[in-house]
Amino acid sequence: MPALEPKTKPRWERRKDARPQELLAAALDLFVERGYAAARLDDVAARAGVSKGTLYLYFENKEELFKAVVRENLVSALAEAEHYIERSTGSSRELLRTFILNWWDRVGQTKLSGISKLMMAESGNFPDVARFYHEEVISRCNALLVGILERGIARGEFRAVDTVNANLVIVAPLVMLMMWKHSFHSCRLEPISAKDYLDCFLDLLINGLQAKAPEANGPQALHEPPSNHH
Amino acid sequence: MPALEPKTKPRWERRKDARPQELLAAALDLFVERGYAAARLDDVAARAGVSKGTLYLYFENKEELFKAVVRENLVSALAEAEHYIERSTGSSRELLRTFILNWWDRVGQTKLSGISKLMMAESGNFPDVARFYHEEVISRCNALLVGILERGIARGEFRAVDTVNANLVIVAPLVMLMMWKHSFHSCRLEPISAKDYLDCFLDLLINGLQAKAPEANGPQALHEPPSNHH
DNA sequence: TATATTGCTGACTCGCTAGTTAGTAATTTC
DNA sequence: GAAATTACTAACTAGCGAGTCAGCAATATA
Repeated sequence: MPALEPKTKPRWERRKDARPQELLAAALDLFVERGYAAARLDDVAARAGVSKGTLYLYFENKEELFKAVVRENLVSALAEAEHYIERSTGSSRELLRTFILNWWDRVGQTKLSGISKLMMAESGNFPDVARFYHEEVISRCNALLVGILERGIARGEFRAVDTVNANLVIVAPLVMLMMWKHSFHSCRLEPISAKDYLDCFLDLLINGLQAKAPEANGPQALHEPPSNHH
Repeated sequence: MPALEPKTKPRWERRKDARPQELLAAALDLFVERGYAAARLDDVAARAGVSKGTLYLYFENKEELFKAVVRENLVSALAEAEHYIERSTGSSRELLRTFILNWWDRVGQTKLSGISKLMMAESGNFPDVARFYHEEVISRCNALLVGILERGIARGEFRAVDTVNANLVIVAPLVMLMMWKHSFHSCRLEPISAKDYLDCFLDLLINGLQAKAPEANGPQALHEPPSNHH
């Protein structure tokens, strides 16, 4: 159909300012879809509407491109969470709950979950990327959660669990929920309902952490039922 | 020092019977070390002490080799577990605990954990392998755990949780423990203590599942199950 | 319009690995 | 021992993807 378009469209345009963001968006897509090793830079460039050569004008190599994607998306979100938690004042129970649900909204539910999955999957084959991600994301995220647990224990709201391991045990179902979204799609008949899964998890977790009422022997006087969800 | 060995050693030997096992062992090692895509068949052959051509005499291709590794190791272990659980008689609490600890001894602690990690990581890029693994391992494993939970609820030992999601929530920390063993080794200063982690997990879990009233009258009488909302 | 500048292209190199095969040497058979 | 069999090897093909670069065409400047 497009027989000839005399002046309308040049074969390509110069758009120096817009390219980096467009390339980062395309890179995020492809890293999430295929993983780090299997994502082809030709495809990233194509999805951003440029050639591979152009990609190399804006990013040194694959690794730097990936790091830029992580910084642009995860590191910034984490910084916000740190800020929020620092100035929270409510009960630790509620803080834990909103932290987890917020995390789900901002990361778990989005494409970004694919980055977490990717790093769990491929960190072994790319130690430099792994170190970067561990420093910039994982350790900061752990510090956040351990902080919440310590806060709850100090205030007598939570049992005195081993915070470091509890942190890991708590993070695990969240990370797994992200991973399942990106694994075995073709196999699972009906995808996991994140809402039900998180309800179930929070129910078990709050129950498990609950400070024992100073009971004589009586059956845990009143257990506040988990009905205060939504 | 081995100047010449006149008759002692032929350059290679015919060992038709031993090859398959040796190749499977080598393949397990390399799949675990590098992942599915990154494991090179040249290396598998070399570790088994043969050339790549020989590998292809015994296994059709990379995919079949991998399936054979899974069958040889995971599927057989799973069948045993099914057998054991079927004829168990003790409390569901103890059954759950021994199932988890046994799983750790037989799989989590061993190289086999690397296979689970690998599948979580790469199922998206190899749908055929994913389907195989899901059918032969994952769904059977899930059925096992859901069975234990249902047993516990039916006997009034556990709260009436949503078994399907609880299954996922419970499996998650176990799968993650396996994955951490194979991710970010170079980053983590001191590796996770599996014992402490599992203690912490089982503590939280048993607490979280615990039926509230010490069998007053009916198990469901006190606690409205939070399950039937969608 | 003419000239200079530079964002962009696309075809290239280079290295890597699944899978193939012609031939060789260890073993078996006679 | 010699001939027949076959487990095994080594060198090959084919194809893919990261990274490079000489040249071109879109814009800026005059």
